[in-house]
Amino acid sequence: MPELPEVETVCRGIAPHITDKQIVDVNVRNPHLRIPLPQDFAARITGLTVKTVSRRAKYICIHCDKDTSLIIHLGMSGSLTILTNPPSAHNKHDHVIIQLSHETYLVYRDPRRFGFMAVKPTDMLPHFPSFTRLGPEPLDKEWTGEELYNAVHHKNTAIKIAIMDQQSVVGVGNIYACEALFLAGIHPARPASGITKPETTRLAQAIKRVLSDAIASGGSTLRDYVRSSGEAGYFQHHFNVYGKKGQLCPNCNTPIAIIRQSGRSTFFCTHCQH
DNA sequence: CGGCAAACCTGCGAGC
DNA sequence: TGCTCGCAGGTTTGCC
Repeated sequence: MPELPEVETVCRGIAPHITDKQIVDVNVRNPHLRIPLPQDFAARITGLTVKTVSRRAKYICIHCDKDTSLIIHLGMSGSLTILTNPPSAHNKHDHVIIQLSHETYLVYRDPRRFGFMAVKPTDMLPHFPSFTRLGPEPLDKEWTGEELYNAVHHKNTAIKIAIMDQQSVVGVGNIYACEALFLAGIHPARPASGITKPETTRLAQAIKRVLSDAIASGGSTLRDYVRSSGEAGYFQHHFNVYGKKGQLCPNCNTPIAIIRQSGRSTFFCTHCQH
């Protein structure tokens, strides 16, 4: 999926098209998402008017009137696109079509179906199970290396695993964890407990920088991810290490190494990262 | 509690 | 050309 920059790009992309519009029809073509859509999903949101769109971690929150919010997670392969004509009936991974007023269609596509949608009372959102254990937002000004240090210094796990743990800090997935550790010059397999305060300061700055730069580029497009407009993001062209096994480090020309951590590929430079 | 593997799915590219 | 294998932006669960 989409990590934080892709989710943020989706939110910014859909907001101007759906804000202040009314949901006039909901077509559930396949309710079998990671969390199955309830029978009454369509009935519960039809007729509502969209007020605001926000993001928490990698979750998209579409706040409507009547104290109702639609929560969307894109999993690994999900996308949300805006169409101004009825979508084709043949796209077998277009699982939910939300038709809004003024000929606007919000299409939820997710080939792997690791994502989900849920309807919640807006005032209950903080108690939504997926939200209760989320850590701080890395792009908040208040989030610093000190917060990161406090979140990870007691963990025995590798620093890369620690920063991908959504309880430490939200929004950092496999790509941006690799890229941030490269920018900070930290070896991904170091125990989190051994990372010094100056290093967490560098790492927090690197996380902020890589996430903000990626947002500025419209996110990264590898396989399925597209922006709400259907365009690709282009931050993938700025990767230093992710997906670059065997290619040369932009700093020192050492071939980029790959290791496996908790079942995920980690790319790094053995010379620049200690 | 911590840490890791597996599970949930489909698609695609590499290699034979 | 066509098959099998491995791997893919995430999260949760269950097992030691």
